[in-house]
Amino acid sequence: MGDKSIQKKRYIVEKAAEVFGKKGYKNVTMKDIVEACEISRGGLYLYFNSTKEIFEAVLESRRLISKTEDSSDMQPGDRLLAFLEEKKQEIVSSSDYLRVAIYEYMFAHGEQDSMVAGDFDADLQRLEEIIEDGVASDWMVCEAPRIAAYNMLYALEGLKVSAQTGIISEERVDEQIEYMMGTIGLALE
Amino acid sequence: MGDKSIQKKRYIVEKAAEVFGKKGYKNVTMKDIVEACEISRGGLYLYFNSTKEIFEAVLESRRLISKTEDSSDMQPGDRLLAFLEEKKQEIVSSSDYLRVAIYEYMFAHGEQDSMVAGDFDADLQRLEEIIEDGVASDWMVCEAPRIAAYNMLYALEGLKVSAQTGIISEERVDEQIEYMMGTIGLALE
Amino acid sequence: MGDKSIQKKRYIVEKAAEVFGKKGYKNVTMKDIVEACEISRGGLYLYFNSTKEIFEAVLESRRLISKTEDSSDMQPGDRLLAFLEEKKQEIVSSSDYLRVAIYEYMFAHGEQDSMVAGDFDADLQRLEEIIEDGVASDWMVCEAPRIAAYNMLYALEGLKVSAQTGIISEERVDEQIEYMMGTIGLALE
Amino acid sequence: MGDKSIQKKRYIVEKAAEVFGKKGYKNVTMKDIVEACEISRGGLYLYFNSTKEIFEAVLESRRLISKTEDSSDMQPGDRLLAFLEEKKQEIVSSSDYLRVAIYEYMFAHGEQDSMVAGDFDADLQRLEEIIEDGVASDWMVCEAPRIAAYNMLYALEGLKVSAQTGIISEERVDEQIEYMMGTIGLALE
DNA sequence: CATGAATGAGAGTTCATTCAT
DNA sequence: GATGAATGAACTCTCATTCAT
Repeated sequence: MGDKSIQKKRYIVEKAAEVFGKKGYKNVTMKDIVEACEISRGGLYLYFNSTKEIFEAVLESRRLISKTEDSSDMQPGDRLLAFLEEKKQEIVSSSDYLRVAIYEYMFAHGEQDSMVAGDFDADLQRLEEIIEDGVASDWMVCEAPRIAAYNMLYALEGLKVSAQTGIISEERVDEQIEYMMGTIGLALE
Repeated sequence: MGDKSIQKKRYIVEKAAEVFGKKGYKNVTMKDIVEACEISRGGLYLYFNSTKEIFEAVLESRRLISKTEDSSDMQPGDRLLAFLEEKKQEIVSSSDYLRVAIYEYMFAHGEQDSMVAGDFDADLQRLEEIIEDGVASDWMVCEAPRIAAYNMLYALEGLKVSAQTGIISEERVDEQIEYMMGTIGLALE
Repeated sequence: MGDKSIQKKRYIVEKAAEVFGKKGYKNVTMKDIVEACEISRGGLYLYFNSTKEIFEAVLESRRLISKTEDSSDMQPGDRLLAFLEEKKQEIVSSSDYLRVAIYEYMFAHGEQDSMVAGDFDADLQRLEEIIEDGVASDWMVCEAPRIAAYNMLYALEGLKVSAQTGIISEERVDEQIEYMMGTIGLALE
Repeated sequence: MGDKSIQKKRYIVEKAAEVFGKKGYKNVTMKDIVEACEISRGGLYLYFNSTKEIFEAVLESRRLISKTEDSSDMQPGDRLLAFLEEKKQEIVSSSDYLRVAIYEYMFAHGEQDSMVAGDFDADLQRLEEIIEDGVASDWMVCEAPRIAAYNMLYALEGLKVSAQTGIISEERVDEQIEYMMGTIGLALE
C-alpha cells in the first residue's frame, strides 16, 4: 500500500468520523461512508471491510490527536486542575459528537476491545501520579492515591455518560470538580 | 384495549425482555421478538410498532418492579451502606443482562428520553436524604450533601459503565464503596 | 407449513427446473429464479435459502417422477432391453436439459452428495437382478452379474457424459446397447 | 507478441493450472489467477480476457504434455493392458486435480468445444488398432473392434466420472479392467 | 383480533474490467 | 508493456411492514 493509499485511507477515516458523529455507530452503513467520501462502493472495500474496522481506525486517529502535553513542571494542584479541566471539556463539549458512537461501539462490542480501555488506563496512571506528587509535596491529603484516582475517573465517566444521556450543565461539572478536589484536601480559590 | 389485550401485552414485554437481555438493543429485530413470543408477525404489530416501543415498555415494566423498601428505620450509616450494596449488586451482577441494552438504547436515542433519567433522580433524592440525615445526626461529615450525592452516583454510574465495557472485580467495587464512605467521614469496621 | 405452502414450493421447484435446464447449475442466481417464478426476492427465501437447496429439491422431484414400473413379469431379455431403452432415452433425449446442471452440480459439490449416487445404486441393483434372473433361466451367460452390471452402468454413464459433451447419434447408442447385450450372450433379433 | 511475452503467457498458464486444480473451473476468478501469478490485475488482461480463455490455454498445454509412447512392439494383450492401466491411473490418481475443472468446463460450455473431444478420438483410434491387431493375431475375439473400443472407452469415462463424483476403489477399477478384457476373450493370468 | 405469506427496499460483498500513470 | 486503484453492476440475504384471509 503506497503513500497515496495511506493518504486516501486517512481521507476516508476523516470523512467517516463526520458520519459517525452525525449518525452514531450502529446506524452507519458502508453506503453512508461511500457517499460521504464520494467514492465507489467497491472502492471503500479496498481499504476497509466493515464499519467496525473503519470506526476503529477513527478511534485510532483520535487517539493520536488527543495526546496532551504533560505539563509536569506545574504544581500538583494546578496539574490536577488542568487534568480535570481537560476532562470537563470532553464532558461538556457537545462538539465531540463522536462520543455517542464511541459508547455505542463499546456496548456493542463489549470487553474484548481494549481500543477504548487503553485511554482509561493512561488517564489512571497520569492521575495517580499527580495525586502521589501532591501528597509527597504536602499539597494534597490522600491515603490511597490509586483508589482516589479510580474514584475520580469513575465519577468523570459517570458524568460523561450522563452528559450523553440527559443534559448536564457546565455548573454541575464545575461543582463536581470542586468537590473532587475537596476530597483530597484541595480548594479552588 | 380489553383485559386480555393487556395480559398479552404484558406477555410480549416479558418475552421481549429476555430477548433484549440476550441480544442487546440494536440487534433485536421484530422477528426475534415474534419468534420469542411465538405469535404471528402481524400480531405483534397490533400491540407495538417498533422495537423501540417494545423496549420502552420493557423499561417501564422494570421501573415498577425495582422499587426497593426504604428502610428508614436504620441508622444513616447503615442506610448508606445498604444503598451502596444495592448499587454494587447492579454493577457486579452479570445477571442484569438488560443493562447493555439499556445503555445501547440510551446512546442510540440520546437525551430526549427521560425514561432512564427518572431512576437517577430517584436515587439522587434518596441518597441526598441519607447523607442529610447522617450529617444531622453527626454520623457523617459533609458540607454539600447534594453535591456529594451526585458525586457518588456519578462514580457508581462510571463503575457500571466500566463493568459493562471491561471487566471489573468485586474487590474494586468494594474498594470504591469504602472510599466513598470515607469521603463523608465514615469507615467500614 | 400449510398445504398452500407445499403447493407453492412445488411451483417454485417446477419453475426453477426450467431455469436450471436453460442456464445450467452454477449460472443460476436466486434472482433468476425469483424472476422465473414472478415472486419477490424475499418471498423465495421463505422456501429456500440457496440455489443449491432449490436444485436439490428439483432433483428430489425428478426422482419421484422417474420411477418406472418394474415389469418383473417379462422375460429377462426383454427386461434388460427395456432397462437399456430407458437409459437410452435419458442419453439421447436432448429434452433433458437438466442433465448439464446435474453434472455441474455433481462436480461442484463432489462426493459428499448421495443425492445423485442413490440413483446409481438403485439402477445397479435392478440391473444385477435382471442379469441374475437371466442367467438362472439360461437366457443369459455371465459369470459375474454384479461386475457386468457395473460395467454396463459405467458405459451408460460414459455415454451420457459424451452425449453432453459432444454429439452422440442414436445409432451409436443402439450400437452400444446391442454390444452390451452381446457380452452376456444375448442378441437383438 | 515477443519472445518474452510467450514466456510470460506460459508462466501464467502454469500458475493458473494450479489454481484450477485447487478450486475447480467456475470458482476461479481473475483475481485468483492474478494473485497466484503475482502480477497486476491489468497485466493479466494483456494476455487473457477471461478465465475461460486461460483454462483453454491450460488444456492446450496439457495436451502437448500428455502424449504417451505407442509401444507397438508389444503383444496386443499387453498393449491393451498397458492402455487400460494408463487409464486406470487417470481414474484412480487423485493427483489429477485438474479433472474436476475439466468436467466443469465441459458441462459449462457444452458441445461446441472440441478441445476435450480430441483426446477421446485419439484414444479410440489407438484402442481400436490394438483390438484389431489382437484379433488378427488370434489373441483376441471380437467381431466389431470399433464398437468394442467405444464400449471400453465409455465404460472408462463412466468410471472417471464416478471416481470424481463418489469414491471408487482401486479394486473396482481392476475388476472392471479384468471384465473388459474378458469381453474380448482375454484373461489376466 | 390474529395469522403468516408476501413484498421490496436496502445492506453487505465480490469481481470483471478499465484507465491514468 | 505493466501497474493497481477505482468503478459499478450484480448478487446474496435480511427485515420492517402490509394485507388478504
